[in-house]
This record gives sequence, C-alpha cells and structure tokens, in this order.
Amino acid sequence: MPRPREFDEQVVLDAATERFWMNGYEATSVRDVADQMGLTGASLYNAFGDKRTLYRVVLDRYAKAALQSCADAFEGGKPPKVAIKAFFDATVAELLNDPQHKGCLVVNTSLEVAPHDDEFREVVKGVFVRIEKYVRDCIKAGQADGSISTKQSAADLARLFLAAILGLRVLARTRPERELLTGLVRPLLLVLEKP
Amino acid sequence: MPRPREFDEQVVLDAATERFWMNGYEATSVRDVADQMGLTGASLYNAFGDKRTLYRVVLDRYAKAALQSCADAFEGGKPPKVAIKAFFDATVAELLNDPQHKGCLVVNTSLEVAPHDDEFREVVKGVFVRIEKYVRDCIKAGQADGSISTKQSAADLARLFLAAILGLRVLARTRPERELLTGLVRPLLLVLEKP
DNA sequence: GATATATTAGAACAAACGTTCTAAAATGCA
DNA sequence: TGCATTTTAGAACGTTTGTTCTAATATATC
Repeated sequence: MPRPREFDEQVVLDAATERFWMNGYEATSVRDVADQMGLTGASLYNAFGDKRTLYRVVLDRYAKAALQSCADAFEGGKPPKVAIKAFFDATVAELLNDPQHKGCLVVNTSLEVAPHDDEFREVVKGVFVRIEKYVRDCIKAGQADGSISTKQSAADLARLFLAAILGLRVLARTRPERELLTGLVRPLLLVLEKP
Repeated sequence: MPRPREFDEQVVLDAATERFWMNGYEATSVRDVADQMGLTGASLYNAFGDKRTLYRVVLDRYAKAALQSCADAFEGGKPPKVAIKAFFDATVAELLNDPQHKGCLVVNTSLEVAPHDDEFREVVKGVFVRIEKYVRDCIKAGQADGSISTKQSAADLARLFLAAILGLRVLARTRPERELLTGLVRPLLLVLEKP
C-alpha cells in the first residue's frame, strides 16, 4: 500500500485559490502556487496534473461555492424583493470585507483566461447563466405575487441585475469604496418598484 | 543627422493595441507584439522602451480615445436622456461589432494588470472616474431641466450607470448576444423616468 | 520483516521569456 | 564625399517558465 499524503487536499486547494485569485493565472508561476500550498513541484504535478488542470479545479470549487451562496440567497423562501436586496447587500459586504480586493475569481477568469480557452469560457458562461436564472426566477415570483413591477420583463430585469453584479465586482478591484458600491445598488432596486 | 524611422508610429501602435487587447498583457510576448507591429525586437525597445512602457502608451492612447467618444456623446448638446440612450446604444453596437469580442482594454487592464501595478491602477481609476463624471453631469442637467427623476441622487444614478457600462463590457466577452446587451439597457433607462 | 506502491524533495530539463549586444545600413549636414 | 548618428536585423544574454526525472522516504498488506 502506498505512502499516505502529507497534505489535506481541501487546505492546499484553498491556498492555491488564494494565490490564483490574488495574482491571476498567468502572473502566478507553478513555483509560486506550490510554495503557497506548502508542496513541492513534483507533489503538485503528481496530485493535480499540470497548472491549467489545477486552475480548473480551483475555479470549479470557487464556482460551486459562489452558486451555492446564490441558492442560499434565493431559495430561502424570503419575499422576492427582500431576497434580492439581501443578495446585493451580501455581495457588497463580501467585496468590501476583502482587504486585498481580489474581486471575483469567475469575473477575473472571464477576462484573463476565458477569451483564449474555450473550456474555461464555458465554465464562466455557465456561472453567469445560472446567476441570471436565479435572479430571473426570483423576479418572476415577485411579478406573480404582485410585489414587483411588470413594466419590464423578468428577462430584461435579470439581465440588468447580472450586469450590475459584474460591474460591482469590477469596481471592487479598482475602487473599493463603500459609498460607490452601496450607492449604485439603491437606484438599481428602484426598477423593481411599481409606478 | 540620424537615419529616419521606417515605420509610422501611429500604425505600429495600432497594431500593438490590437495584440494586447486581444491576448492580454501577460499572454502577449514581446516577440508576438513586435511581429504584429512589423518591427524587430531591437527597434521596439529602441523606440518604446520596455514591454510595460509600451503597454502604458497603448493604454493611454486607448483611454484617450474612449474618453473622447464619451465627450462626443455627452457634450453634443443633446437632451440628457437622449444623450444617455445614444451613449449606451453606441456602446452596445461597438461591442457587438467586434468579431473577436475583445471587450474593453481598460476593463481588461483593470482586472489583469492594475491589481499588481499601482501606476496602471491609477490610469484605470482615472478613466472610470471621468466616465462617471460625464454621466453624473448629464443626469444633473436632466434633473435640472425636469426631464429626469430626482427621486435618486445624480451621484447614485451615475454610479449605477458606470457599473452597468462595466458589466456590459464584461458580458460582451463571454456572452456577446444582442438580446442580452440590448435587453439590459431597457430597464436601466427606466430609472431616469419620473414616477 | 520484506515487498509493493505512492509520495516526497530537489535537481534537471528544454523552451520561452524580456532584454541587450553586435554589425550592417541609411540618412543629413559638414 | 565623409562624418556623426540612429535605425535596423538577428544573434545572444541570463532568467524564469512549465514540466519531468532521480532517489530517497514512508506506509499497509503479506
């Protein structure tokens, strides 16, 4: 029987996530990420394959967690408008609570690696589509129970909210100012109100 | 007197822009960009300094052009709401007309290089702040002449519009679908209407 | 306790990176 | 015409890259 691993897979993957998230894919060398994980290069390759495969694992884990927090926000049985407001409040809080202003790994990936890698493009696209769907279903429920205006289609409203979520996550990297992020959410929520 | 240059500076800078814009900073090698410019490595270093300095020139040129098109949209004397709608229509058209879906070089830079380079961070920040100001001044004018609702502050509305612009430019890279981009603009413009 | 098996550490690899050097080529002014 | 100066082309520089190889190490079963 083999010699057992000396590391905890979840712990070292958290470390790898941190490094890629902070520095980006290209700017992070295998030695960088291996050091942060506390592994030697050979152990990293043995356990996770090459750099790209490791990044894929890291991104999948991150995406899964992100979508889970979406599910928590939108499937908790809260009234639609409350759920949406809570989701944005949580997003803003999360972005402001990160002292390193790493933004969102999926958004970062969508601009850095997805453009020249179809597989990663599909991962990113899938996350965006799913977020959009969570929001759209929530808005539809609100329109059905009369709490949300039907002046605009749920599809278009969800599209706008998706764009705002991405815009938030871009701004959080360059201008992580509380007033900016909280301020833009205020008029956004207004589009849900009836005239 | 010196031997004259064989290349047109504006032409080769356009070529460099294309390459960096398409591939990103880290994923573009000096040989890549020199080939696209039609220059040898030595000529490139002689004329523009190192890779980072060249990227800085490229980004500055791009930012200047982007802000000029903002000025054109917002300082043409059009009624505020018309100007804003025209600006978004032009943005969407520009993003959809690019078959390579390169998005926006400033936004790309804001996530790839700005996070670990203070100088570039300031450039990106400056562009975002200026765009926000164009929009804010336009909205203020609309609120003053009564054509735009005063229910939300011009500051917050401009923040939302800035986030939407950035969201548009992120989405255009992964999901360059006309219905998505035009659809999200519809409810956005609604927040300007009076109740 | 010996064997089989997987992990480890660190050296080693070729390729690609950003950058600089060497010489030849080309110009305007003396 | 020749001098001074700059650009050019392409080889060359030392690093760093992603990846693999070589041994030595450590365990679970026999």
